[in-house]
Amino acid sequence: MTVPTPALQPLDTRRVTLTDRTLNAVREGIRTGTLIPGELYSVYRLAEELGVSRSPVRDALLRLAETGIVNFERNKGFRVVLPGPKELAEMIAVRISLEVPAARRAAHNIGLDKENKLRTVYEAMEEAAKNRDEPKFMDEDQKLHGVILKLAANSYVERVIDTLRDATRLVGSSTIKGSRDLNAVLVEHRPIVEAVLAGDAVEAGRAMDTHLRKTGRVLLADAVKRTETGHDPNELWERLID
Amino acid sequence: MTVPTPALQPLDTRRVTLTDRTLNAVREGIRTGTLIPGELYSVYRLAEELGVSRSPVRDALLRLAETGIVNFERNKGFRVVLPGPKELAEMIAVRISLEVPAARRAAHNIGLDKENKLRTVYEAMEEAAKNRDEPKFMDEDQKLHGVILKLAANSYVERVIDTLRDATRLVGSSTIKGSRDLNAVLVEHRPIVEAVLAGDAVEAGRAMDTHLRKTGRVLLADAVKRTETGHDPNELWERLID
DNA sequence: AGGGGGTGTGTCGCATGTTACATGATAGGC
DNA sequence: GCCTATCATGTAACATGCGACACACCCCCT
Repeated sequence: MTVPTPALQPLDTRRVTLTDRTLNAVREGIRTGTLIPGELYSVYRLAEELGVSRSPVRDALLRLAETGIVNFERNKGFRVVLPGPKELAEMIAVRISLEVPAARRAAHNIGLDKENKLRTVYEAMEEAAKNRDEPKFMDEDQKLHGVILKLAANSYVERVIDTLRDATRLVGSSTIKGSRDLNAVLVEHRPIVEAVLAGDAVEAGRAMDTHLRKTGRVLLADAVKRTETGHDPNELWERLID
Repeated sequence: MTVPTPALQPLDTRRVTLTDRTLNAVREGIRTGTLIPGELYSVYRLAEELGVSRSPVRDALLRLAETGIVNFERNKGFRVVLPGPKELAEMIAVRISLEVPAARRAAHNIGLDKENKLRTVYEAMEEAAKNRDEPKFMDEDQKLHGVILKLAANSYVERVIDTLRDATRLVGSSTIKGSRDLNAVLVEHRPIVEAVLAGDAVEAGRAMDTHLRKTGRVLLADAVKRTETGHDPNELWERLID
């Protein structure tokens, strides 16, 4: 002992690495349209533009390749692959499969939610809807789903859903606007929150299910329209989702 | 044109990279016990042992770290983290959530199974059980689940389950022996196969559900006993799975 | 005798050099 | 005028160099 114990932070031993920052930069680039899907890029040039060496850039891109967001082609470069309607439908199916049981578990474990985080977030959503603050609304929406997953206490589920979110953020960002009213989305969340808070597992699952299906339908229809592939959204839905 | 077209193979352009081979080597090392979980290793030494440079080793380990199988500690090394009872329970929960709907989809899409792969694999399982050939049996078991996932036609689900398998293979490899008869496991699969082949979605889901729950229970109980943590398997099950 | 600081070793993270390959342009034979 | 071989260019995959940092050990000072 030397001194009264300074009670400092564990001092994030995790100095943010260049790889992580590159990862975010690439995500941002995709989101803002700087990186065009389908186009061929090279680690060399990207590293140069970001002002770092090739190693962290390569590491970051390999991580994205792991989840299918980018695609490496040996001796040629890499491409950003954004999910088409089929991929989107698959992701929706996964979300339904995982988040509905998660909602049930959340209702079951509601006692763990010490500080009523769920209600807090929902109220923030209400507030954002009232102010027509769409970015904020989207953000709180994500957060709400995140809180429910946390309550379900399954880190693998959290991880999978996180990566899916990563892949869909680009697709879904501009979808709500125009096609659905913020309030419509809001009221869908209410029964979920109520059921979870009441500890009613069955109802929580049911509410989550209807919510995901509704938004899924909209997302899918929108994606099909946008990409102009010959896909029929109903047929896709029928084939991949119950 | 020069010659009658020799009709050669497309010659897999995908030269197996050192990273991939390292990946397999590490998996193998974990499986065979050469790499001890919890122990501290270094990329340097591992690269030297494998006779390659640090880059592909690092790439491979980063990929494993992505899925949580190994854990990097800055300036110290990396550890192999094998899943404990809690993690195992989480994985079982994910498998139930994803594979039960997948079985339903598979029954729905059974028309796509042109060559009766499902029946072929099941018969191979029967054969292996008859011969008491456990490794073969395990292998065909995996394959059977794989075929069902393929029929469900959702690549994301396939990917997630694949990584889970990767993480659980070590845990589950020695479990069956002694605790369950091969035939007992076999007969659990029969109703699944029958239902899928008959196109009975509801029954396929039900059968898959009971199968996964039964084996999950056994796996979990075994893991708890083996690790000697104070966990209660029933409590874990109750908390993470329905 | 005990504690504190210096030092040596080992590690990751990042930078940079090297190699083999894919592709498009170009020159040369028929 | 076509077809082919050669070459120039650009790339990922792999090898290696380097600095900062964590930790263990040991010596020295109190």
